[in-house]
Formats: sequence, C-alpha cells, structure tokens
Amino acid sequence: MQAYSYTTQEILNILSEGGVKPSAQRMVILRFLMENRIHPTVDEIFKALQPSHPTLSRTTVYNTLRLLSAAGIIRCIEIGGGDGARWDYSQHDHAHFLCTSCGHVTDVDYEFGPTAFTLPPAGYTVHSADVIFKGICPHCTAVAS
Amino acid sequence: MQAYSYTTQEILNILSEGGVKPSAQRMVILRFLMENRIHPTVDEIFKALQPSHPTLSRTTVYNTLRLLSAAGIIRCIEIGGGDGARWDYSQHDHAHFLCTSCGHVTDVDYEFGPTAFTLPPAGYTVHSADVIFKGICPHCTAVAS
DNA sequence: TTTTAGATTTGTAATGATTACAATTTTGTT
DNA sequence: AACAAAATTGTAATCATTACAAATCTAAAA
Repeated sequence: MQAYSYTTQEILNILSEGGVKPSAQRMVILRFLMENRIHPTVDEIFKALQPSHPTLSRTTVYNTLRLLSAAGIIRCIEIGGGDGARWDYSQHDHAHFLCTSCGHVTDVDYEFGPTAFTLPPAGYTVHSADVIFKGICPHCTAVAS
Repeated sequence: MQAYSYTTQEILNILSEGGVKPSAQRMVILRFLMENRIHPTVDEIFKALQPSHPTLSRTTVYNTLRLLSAAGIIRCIEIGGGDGARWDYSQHDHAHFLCTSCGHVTDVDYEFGPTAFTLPPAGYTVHSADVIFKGICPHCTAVAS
C-alpha cells in the first residue's frame, strides 16, 4: 500500500489548474482523496473528516465532489453495489475491479492497444471511458476456501 | 434500427437454458428486453408493459430482472445518469455509449485485443467486464450546432 | 476599519430508485 | 378437490442524492 502526502501548496496548485477557487472545505476533501486512494463513498469521506472537521456538512461534500469532478480533478465511479457512487483521484488512466464479496475496489492498470477497441463510430464525441471488472478478490477467495 | 421478434418457444428455451422456471410475467419481461434493445430502466419497462398487463407489479419487474440477471440471461448496466440501472439482453459482448445530453445508451462493438488489457493480477477471479463511454451522440451534436 | 455584494457552506426537507415484507394469488402434486 | 410450495402483489421502509433557503464567509471598495 503506497502512502501519499501533499503540501498545502500542491493542493492549491491542483485546484488552481482546474480553475477551482480554493476554500478550506475544498482543500480538505481533495486532500483526503489524494492521500487515501480507497475509492471512498460520500459517506466514507464524510465520516472520515467528521472528527477533525465537525462543522463540515454532508451537502458540502456532495457539492465539492461534483465541482472537482466537473473541473476534471477527480472522477466519479458509478460501480453499483448499492452504496452509491465512489470517488477517485488519480493521474493515470486505469480500470477498476469491484469485489462483489467484500465491496472493495482495486485499481487495475491497463492500456488501450491500438486495435483493442472499435471506438464509437464517427459522430460520437467521447469524453470519458470507464472499465469495470467485477468478481472475487484474492482475500475473499482465501477466506472462502 | 434492427427489429427483433421471438416465438413463445424461443423465449421458453432461453429461460430453460438459464434454469429459470417460466411464468407469464417472466416471459413478458424477457420478451420486452429481447425485442426492444433500448437499455430500458425499470420504470420504462413497467410503463411499457402496463397497458397490456395492468396487473403487473413494479416489484415483480425488479424481482424478475434480478432473477434473469443472476441466471446470466440479461445484464444490468450501472451507467449513472440519475435514472437508475438499465437492463440489457444481448448475445454478444459489447460496450455502451451514454450520451450525457439526451441520456440515450448506444451499443458499441469492441473486441479485446490480446495485449489490450493488463487484466487483474493472478488471484482475482473476473466474472464480468463493463466498458462504458460517455460523451455526446451525433444527434445531440447536430441539434446543438 | 467598516460596508457591502457575491460566493460558499450549512441543515433540513423533498425526491426517487430500490428493497423488505406480509398478504394474496397461482401452480403443481396427491 | 385439497394441500404445499412458489410466485406475485402492494404498501411501507430505506437510503443515496438533490433542492432550497438561511446563515456564514470572503474579498474588494469606501
């Protein structure tokens, strides 16, 4: 498990590059996503920040995630599983693996080969591509056997 | 737009191959998905069948879709967009394109090239793979320009 | 520093998809 | 026909998300 750590200036730069005016709440939420690559739900983000930021509102978490997502700084993963959307900060493209037993989401590196996809036909403008694998992770396989 | 039509016997065969005991409701819902390749939501299915099947219950639509999905006969597409899950009958693997302007979902043919993906590492058991493109479809592009 | 307009945040109430569950109906078997 | 098991139905609950108005904060002008 890699550990991430960012300075305030780095957070400010990323917001600035996305054209997002900084605020205390926006910095705290973005920092959490950058330093905790666990694809958290809104509830997980809110509960994790609650102790250190007791006045933070759930609505602000929703609003901020939508804002950062529209700015292209983070991504929303609509992965199903019943617990709502998950949110992801990462610089490189990657796919996701959802373990349908424990619910954990793992990053999966991939690369599009030149002939891998017949992309949508001419006339379709593609803004994003999401690749989601579902199955059983090694840990759950071990526990079950 | 290709037109699909199925006999009662064909529907029965597909249910049987999936190990699903037939019923009037199950046949009606499966037939709708097979003949209308529009990736409908639960609500669209329910409203479309309502006139011809006034006693059909929304709960039965939910239950039946889950049952057919578990049997591997249909697929659930968790595509976001706010209108809930969409449901899909089709024999061949394909990706999906969601137009974020009009909300329509289009099939996109693709093939996995041998080196296209670094699949999840050994130990991960993959049960399904979903590929979702998002962007603007030709129709919305034309209307906007 | 004070004022003030605009942006941000907050909390509560509404929305809407999905599920839980108990009652009713249907199906298959004796 | 009678019974047991399965399927269906309708209503009530759940839960993520959004709407919205009030309160707070920010930054610039006076």
